[in-house]
Amino acid sequence: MQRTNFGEMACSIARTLDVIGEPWSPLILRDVWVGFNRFDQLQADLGISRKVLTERLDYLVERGILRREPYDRRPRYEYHLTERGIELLDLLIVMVGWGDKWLAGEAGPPVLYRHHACGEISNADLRCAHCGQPMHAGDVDPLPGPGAAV
Amino acid sequence: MQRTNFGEMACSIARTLDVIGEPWSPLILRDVWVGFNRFDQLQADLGISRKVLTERLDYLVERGILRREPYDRRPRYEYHLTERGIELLDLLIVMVGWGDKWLAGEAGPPVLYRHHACGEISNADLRCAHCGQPMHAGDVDPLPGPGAAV
DNA sequence: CAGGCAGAGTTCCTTGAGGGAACCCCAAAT
DNA sequence: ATTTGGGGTTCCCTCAAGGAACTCTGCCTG
Repeated sequence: MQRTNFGEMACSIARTLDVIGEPWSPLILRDVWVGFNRFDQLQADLGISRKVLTERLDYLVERGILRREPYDRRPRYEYHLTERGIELLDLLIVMVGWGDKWLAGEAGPPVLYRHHACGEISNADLRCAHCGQPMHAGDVDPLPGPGAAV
Repeated sequence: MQRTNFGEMACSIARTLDVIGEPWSPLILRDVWVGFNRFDQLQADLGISRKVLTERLDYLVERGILRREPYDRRPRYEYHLTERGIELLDLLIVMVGWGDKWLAGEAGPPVLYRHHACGEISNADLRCAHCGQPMHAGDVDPLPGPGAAV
């Protein structure tokens, strides 16, 4: 497909897409998160082609999102989230929130999340890490940062 | 490429990917957000093929993320975010946060965000919409929802 | 009125990524 | 010695992304 390389762009959105923007990658993360850690489990659950799954896993390991760990004396491996990978799950949580709100339709959300701290079924909201007030696109002004393009 | 259809899956992540998971779509949203509203502006800024840009814009309009508005008596159009689209920007904000943290390198983030409420340069954090405490992947238990697959 | 121009696509060709099925390799278990 | 099963490879086919050229429409200028 001769895809444009997003990783080179001076944009954190493009760079993040370079890591998990390919088809299937976020779903692979989701599956690893909920406990599908082995190749055949992932392949069966996702219905992804084995070839593409191999490519994606290798790439995610290379980018430090997943760790590949042997779990047997035979050459058997499990994939686990690294710290980077765990922090990427925030992205999935926000996707869930949006999908639940706008795409779930009559049937309602397929999965609900109970928050440990309060015990309630809830969704995530974006708050300013500094003051704790809501922080959405309309609540911020973008300005050039140190790594801005010349 | 004969891509698998994510929209049919009983998963809000997959459904959201069906809407903005294709290459370029998040970057188009970003550009429309920051004020590139016209075809040629988008094409020039992104360096995307005109053909693909046409397809993406049509698709995003069809899915209710963008609105197409004439701005002239001639057939000239601008693309603007709908409410759905604006709420999708949360996703971009989280991508920015992750990319800034893990991919910006020595140079630092290319763009910074000043939060209106407190005036500080900050990042977004995920909080429980119910109790306001942090809500990351490790802070929740998933359970089947009403729209769960059979 | 002819010609030019600019925005917004459309057409066409080439390349290469995703899908799918079959095949392979290795180490245990029988 | 053969089977089994996890974890990939290989091969072929289709279709999507890139890229450049082309089109269409209505204003603008001479």
